[in-house]
Amino acid sequence: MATGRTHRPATRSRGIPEATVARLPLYLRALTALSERSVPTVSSEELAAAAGVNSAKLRKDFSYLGSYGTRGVGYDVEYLVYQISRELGLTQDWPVVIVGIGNLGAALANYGGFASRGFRVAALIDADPNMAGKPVAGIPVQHTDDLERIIHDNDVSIGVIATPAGAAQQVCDRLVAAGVTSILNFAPTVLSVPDGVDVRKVDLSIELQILAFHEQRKAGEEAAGEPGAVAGNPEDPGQGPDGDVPAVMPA
Amino acid sequence: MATGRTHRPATRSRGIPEATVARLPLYLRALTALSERSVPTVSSEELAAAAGVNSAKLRKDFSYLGSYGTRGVGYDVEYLVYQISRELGLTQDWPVVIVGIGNLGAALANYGGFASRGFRVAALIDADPNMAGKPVAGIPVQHTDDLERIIHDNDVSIGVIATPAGAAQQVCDRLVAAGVTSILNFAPTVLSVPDGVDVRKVDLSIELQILAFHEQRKAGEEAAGEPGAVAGNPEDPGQGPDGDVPAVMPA
DNA sequence: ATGTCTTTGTGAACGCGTGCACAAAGATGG
DNA sequence: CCATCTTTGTGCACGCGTTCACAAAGACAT
Repeated sequence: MATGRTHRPATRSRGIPEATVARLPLYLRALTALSERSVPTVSSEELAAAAGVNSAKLRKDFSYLGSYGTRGVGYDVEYLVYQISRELGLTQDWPVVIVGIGNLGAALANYGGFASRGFRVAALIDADPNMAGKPVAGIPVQHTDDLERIIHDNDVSIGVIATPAGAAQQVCDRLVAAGVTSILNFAPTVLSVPDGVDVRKVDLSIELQILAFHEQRKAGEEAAGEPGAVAGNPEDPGQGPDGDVPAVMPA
Repeated sequence: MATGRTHRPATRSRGIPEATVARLPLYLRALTALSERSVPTVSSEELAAAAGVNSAKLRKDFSYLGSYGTRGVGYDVEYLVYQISRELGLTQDWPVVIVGIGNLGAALANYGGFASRGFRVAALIDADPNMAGKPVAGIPVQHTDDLERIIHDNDVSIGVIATPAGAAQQVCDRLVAAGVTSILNFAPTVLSVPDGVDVRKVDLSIELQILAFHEQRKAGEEAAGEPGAVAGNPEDPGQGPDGDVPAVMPA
């Protein structure tokens, strides 16, 4: 789960569970694909397979939105696309600013998935004066000094932070002070924000570490029955009673 | 959370819950920062604050690893860094290939967070013949034709997919066939993989959509008490008993 | 040694999310 | 109109994860 939220107890907005909300974009994507192929209706079984989830879960998810299906037939694709879009707030325009136009920021600016779903890159912001005015993805980069004005002029409420870790909290504070209430954070830092501000984080390094854990486990398991495994590290699961004292470990 | 796994029921490897595994990298990062400041010990309260979690949760997480704390004092920073690194499998070298060297792939190749944690970018692979040989982040890009050989020669078990959605499943199949057992997927598609292969996905668009949902909810809530809200869409939360009829009605 | 004080480690309760399994609803055919 | 068949919507039970609250463990001072 690359994603995590800041505290706040429940967040069950109007009864729609958080887990369901997280899956709605998945359903929406599958439905959009069906819509483009002019498929009129789809059963929970088919759609669930396309979205990679359990069909019962999908039906329960949709039940939170209302009863939009027809028994014996399935769901009307167009209708469902509309309902989910509306529920997610994608029927309106969301201006977004991206702060930190390095490799990642540029990649995000160029990412087509934003524009296609109601998100509009309203501005690119970077602290490097040399970047100012230079167009990235057809949008001229602006300097950090103008951050507050940009947020205000474009009525931005969603900000994307793609700066180095050291600058992230400071940028975050300025975004929030300027009125941003939702932040997507790519910097490897824990951001602290006041109540009422949502933060989601995407941490590439953490994802890889989680994969490494499972990878190691898999290697350890098959090494148990099969001595000469792939990437053999001889001492791992033995579990010495007190653990060996470390050498100085890398960062 | 931008992250999700493919099915598989439990995955509680040796008793360490999945949720705990996902937090270990977070603790590790905070501990590393402390270590660099030569802080010798840290209490669960302090560390939890730094990692942005509940202190009880942190203690329970650590309890799955063993009893590494000292009551009345706290945890030894260096020791804990080592233990978590070992648990996550970061004491060994993980060669990684990145497939799809577009904007995002290049950003990933340049991302410093990989190298610092035992992950080594073993190769960059792209389908564009014009890219072949061109260095990105100091590493020459290789052509997709050589994918299987590259995986094999470098004994790669972790692959990163940063291709367009259309190519992702095909690349995935080839990676898996070549021996990759863990995949980090940035393409906006649901990948299907055989049992035993772990997939984590990072989907930028989905993260934004989840933020938009909460943003809309916030706007709706404050609009209830305050008529002239920010981005006013006049008809949203009233919640007509049956929802308003969409443009196209189902049969 | 003994008492006090801090902090860990964990038992237990609670809530959320998941998946099964089935009844109700509607389509379809005769 | 009735029977049958398909597919939804959901009641229910179970398991995981979170949080509280506290006893046990050790440090430290006297």
